[in-house]
Amino acid sequence: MKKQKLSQKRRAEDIKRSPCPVANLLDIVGDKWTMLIIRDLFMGKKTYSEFENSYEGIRTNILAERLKRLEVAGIIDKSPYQERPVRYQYTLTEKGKALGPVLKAMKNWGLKYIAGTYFPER
Amino acid sequence: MKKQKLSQKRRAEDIKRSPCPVANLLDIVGDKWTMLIIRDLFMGKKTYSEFENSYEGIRTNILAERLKRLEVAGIIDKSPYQERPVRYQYTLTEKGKALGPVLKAMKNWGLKYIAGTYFPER
DNA sequence: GTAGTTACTTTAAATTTGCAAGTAAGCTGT
DNA sequence: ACAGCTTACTTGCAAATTTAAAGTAACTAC
Repeated sequence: MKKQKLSQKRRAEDIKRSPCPVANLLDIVGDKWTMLIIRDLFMGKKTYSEFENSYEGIRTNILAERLKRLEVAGIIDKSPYQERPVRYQYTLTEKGKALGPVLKAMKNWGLKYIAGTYFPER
Repeated sequence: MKKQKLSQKRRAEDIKRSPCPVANLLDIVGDKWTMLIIRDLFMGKKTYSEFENSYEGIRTNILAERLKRLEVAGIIDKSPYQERPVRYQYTLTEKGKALGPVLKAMKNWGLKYIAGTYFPER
């Protein structure tokens, strides 16, 4: 909880490390996992356990932290899709959907330059 | 040196964490700094100290490690551009230049969704 | 009432990052 | 010649983050 508080504090204070749009996007998605969650969302995955069960095997502490970060950044929305038991779904906001071209460019690059890669259907 | 050996070993062994093209690109550029170096290269920067002097203030240990990683990944080439004193330049390979669309998509997203950002001329 | 699922949180160890300082090769002015 | 400057890094160490494994809480199904 100490770590989360610290990073949220930094975010709240809004100290930008740079006026560069690329650097600012990297502050949100610049790690090994966040874009994979966004990829999953574009593929139609919605729930915590769907993300958890993706091929790459993200750990639940990282997943929970990244979902919170994406929510704070306004890239995803979290909402319950059923009561008893409460089950949550995560969906892309308009801001999140606007990351489609980034994901697509990344996918195209990988398919062309990294042998043996393929975009999973689901 | 222990850390570098370990990560290079993992790279050499070529254990892919995923067949996904996005995940594989993230293994190269999935951090807060690497795409900024690539941004600088697209803006015409070429030398170690030019990267070092960029706005965001990357530390030299990180810079050296990232340049090595990008070179190993075949995204940049390192070559001397003068003797006495020897000075090196880093340039994008074709594989590196192919990241242009990724960078551009990131830039466009940031300009649209993060207030106060602008793409520096140099 | 026991086992299973979902959506997380906690704890500890391993790894990576940030920061300061140091190094080596060569050049520049006096 | 020697001091000081620049470029291109490397080293050491504390702090932060990530990985890994286990635990928790709410609820369902049998």
